[in-house]
Amino acid sequence: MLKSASNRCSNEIPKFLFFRSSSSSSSSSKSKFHNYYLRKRRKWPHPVYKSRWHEKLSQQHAMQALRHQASSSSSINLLSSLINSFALYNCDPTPTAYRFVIKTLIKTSQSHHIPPLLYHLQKIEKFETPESVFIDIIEFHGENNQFQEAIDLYFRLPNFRCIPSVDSLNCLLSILCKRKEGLEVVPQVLLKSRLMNIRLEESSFVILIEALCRFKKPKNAIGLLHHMVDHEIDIDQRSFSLVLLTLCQQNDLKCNEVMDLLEEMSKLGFCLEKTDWGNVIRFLVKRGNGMKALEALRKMKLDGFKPDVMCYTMVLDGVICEGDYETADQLLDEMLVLGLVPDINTYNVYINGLCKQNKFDDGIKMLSSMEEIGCKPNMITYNTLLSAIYESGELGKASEFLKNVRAKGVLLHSRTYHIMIYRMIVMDDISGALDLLEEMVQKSLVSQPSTFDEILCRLCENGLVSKAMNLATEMLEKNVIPGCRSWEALIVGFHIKHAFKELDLNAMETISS
DNA sequence: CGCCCTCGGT
Repeated sequence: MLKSASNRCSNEIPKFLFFRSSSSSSSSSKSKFHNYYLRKRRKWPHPVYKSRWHEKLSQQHAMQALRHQASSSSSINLLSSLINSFALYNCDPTPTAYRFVIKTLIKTSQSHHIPPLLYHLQKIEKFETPESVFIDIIEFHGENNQFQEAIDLYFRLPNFRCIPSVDSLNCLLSILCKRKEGLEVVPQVLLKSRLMNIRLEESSFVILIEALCRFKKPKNAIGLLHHMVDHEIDIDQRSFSLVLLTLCQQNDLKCNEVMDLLEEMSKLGFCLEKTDWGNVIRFLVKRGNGMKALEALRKMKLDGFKPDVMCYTMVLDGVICEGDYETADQLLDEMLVLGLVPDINTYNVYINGLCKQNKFDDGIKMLSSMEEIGCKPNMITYNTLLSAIYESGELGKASEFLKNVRAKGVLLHSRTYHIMIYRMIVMDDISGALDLLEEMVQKSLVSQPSTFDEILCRLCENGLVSKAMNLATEMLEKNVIPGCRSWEALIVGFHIKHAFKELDLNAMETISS
């Protein structure tokens, strides 16, 4: 080791010594050494190195001058500044300079100066323009909803010696996807892009799928998913979930249609996540398909997910709406076995089930047990019980219940008043209803328009149109706006009055003649 | 991270 190392040293040192000794011998040999040294160490010949370095420095100076001019005055012509600055330092303008000017023009609302700049960039300059320069302008057009301008510029990119990539395509797509009219031209843009050999990537599909979902077109989004599978493009789980959620939010789709599409999606390789199951269950329950929701809950468990309290509450609601109270009890038991703690929503749903079975006493008993376990009943709990008891016709029980609730010091809700007032109207007790309305206003509760509409419509139906009108005026002063049913009732009421008057006049004329 | 769940018919 030591020997070889010293050998290597001995190979190098003599050379070094040789240069030393020759350099000290004469001036001519000194210059020879110098040239030799340069040839050996320099990568490039001196003049090229020097000019590149020099040009870069000049361009930096020009850029500095341009920046200075741009910041000193807002009214100057930035294109002339750009050209002059670089001419002054005897170098070519850089893409960076163009990008700077474009950004400045956009920022200072001088976009009308962009076209001449682009003309110059296209006709005079020779460099390959970076895509980022155009992305700035396309984004600017997008902010101003100038879709056609954005599209035109995008397809002109090759004129600027710029090969468009998926970046500018995605930028254009994001812009077009902002509005429906933009979305409509997307297919044409995609077709033309394909001719230009720009391939859509997963990121492009994400933009399109999000847009289709935003505009409530989940079926079209599913079409895109199919296309992605056919072209072996990866699909992000979030895209799947978004499409499913949008599908579930559709009101015009039938239950079976959604389930079929879900089936189709699972064939495409979509596995439901926990939140997806929740969305499916919510959808099924809202459509009155509680038993299917129960089935979904079962599948969710088979997939290894532990449904949360919310899932159970939704399914509980679903089966109760279908009248399967036995299953409802089983579900509640199952929840407790799994260690889930029912919340106020769960209890409200369950009490609603008891009410549907006319088990009001059981429901009322639950109120105190709820208090005991620290889950205080809320207005929904009371409203559910109250309207159910009224509905059953057990008016004595209803009054007693109401008395107890009031005795607890529970502040009644505007919905509770609505339930009571509606009952008064059904029993044709208008003065009772008016008293309750008065009480409500005194407690500064804002009545729902529908509460007020009930009273007003009944007054009109009973021919008390002027009384209805006075009440409407009184309520308007208290900032309670009648709903459209009230206006309709008033108009109809006045019209009948007018008809009567005309009838009277005609009768008088007939009699007099 | 928090949000999605419960009273709504007249």
